[in-house]
Amino acid sequence: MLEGQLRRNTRQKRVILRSVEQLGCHPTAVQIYNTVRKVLPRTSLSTVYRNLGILVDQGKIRAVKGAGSEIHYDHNTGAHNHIECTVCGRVCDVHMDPVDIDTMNPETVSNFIVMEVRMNILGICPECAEQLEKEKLQ
Amino acid sequence: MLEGQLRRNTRQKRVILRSVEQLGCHPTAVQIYNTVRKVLPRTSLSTVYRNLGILVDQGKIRAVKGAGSEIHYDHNTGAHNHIECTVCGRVCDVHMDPVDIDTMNPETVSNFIVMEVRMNILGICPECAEQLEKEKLQ
DNA sequence: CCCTATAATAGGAATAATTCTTAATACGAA
DNA sequence: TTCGTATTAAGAATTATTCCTATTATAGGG
Repeated sequence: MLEGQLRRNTRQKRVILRSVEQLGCHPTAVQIYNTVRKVLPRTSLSTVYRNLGILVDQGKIRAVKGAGSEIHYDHNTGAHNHIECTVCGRVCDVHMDPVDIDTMNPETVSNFIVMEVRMNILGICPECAEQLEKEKLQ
Repeated sequence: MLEGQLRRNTRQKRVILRSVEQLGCHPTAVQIYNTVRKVLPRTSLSTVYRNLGILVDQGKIRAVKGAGSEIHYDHNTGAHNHIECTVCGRVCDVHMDPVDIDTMNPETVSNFIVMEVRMNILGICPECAEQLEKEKLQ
């Protein structure tokens, strides 16, 4: 007897989750789409978005917003923060001591009930820094 | 003799800056647009966006990205962070000790050159918390 | 104060990322 | 295998923002 929202384990969903895991460096929906299509060429972008949404809801992956307008997806669901390259847009992990929510002064946070603290760090990745250095020498 | 990029001080630009200052609570482009149109009804949304971009470039206001897809604008250009209500989307200020970039371990930040640390806090604002409490009692 | 060059504007089209719609497909319980 | 329905493909729709172009109006110089 089927009841409620049955979650089918489709090929598309499996390949999408595997792509997020394998791409590693916080891919965007389009990057995941391109990877998935190497295995399942008829997969549509809507399907990728829908399944990414489901996987986020299920807590299997995390959605990460950076400075740009695209959403990045992260297979590491543990508590950690991100650093984004302002040149190439790449997103990498940062492992810092988490901010202790309970010790935050209510006045400091405009009397909000704090749920989550996200640290978004902007910087230049080693590859882009090297490239910029090369260009400067010319 | 006019040379280079002359920055004209137009009525639209003045009213847009004033609106950002007066609205206070980190308005979006559309909220600013609605306010500006009360004074200058023929102002277009493009003009609002263009001037907000110029004002950001000039360092007169700051662009703030939250969890939603809209950009918020902040007349307070000093170093501070933001807390966003997950219910109504409102953005408020948070004044915490800034993270000291220079003491960050290169390994911690994947060897990036760190430019800026942005703390984005998610929570529930006092008004929405009160509203939710009321609904729970019913 | 008026002229004139040109920066800035209004209005709407274009773009980019994401979400929605609908008929067709295929998963999986029996 | 069969069948009910969750999921898909394809493309339209939506949302926020940026771009385009003819027109307007600011500000420096006469």
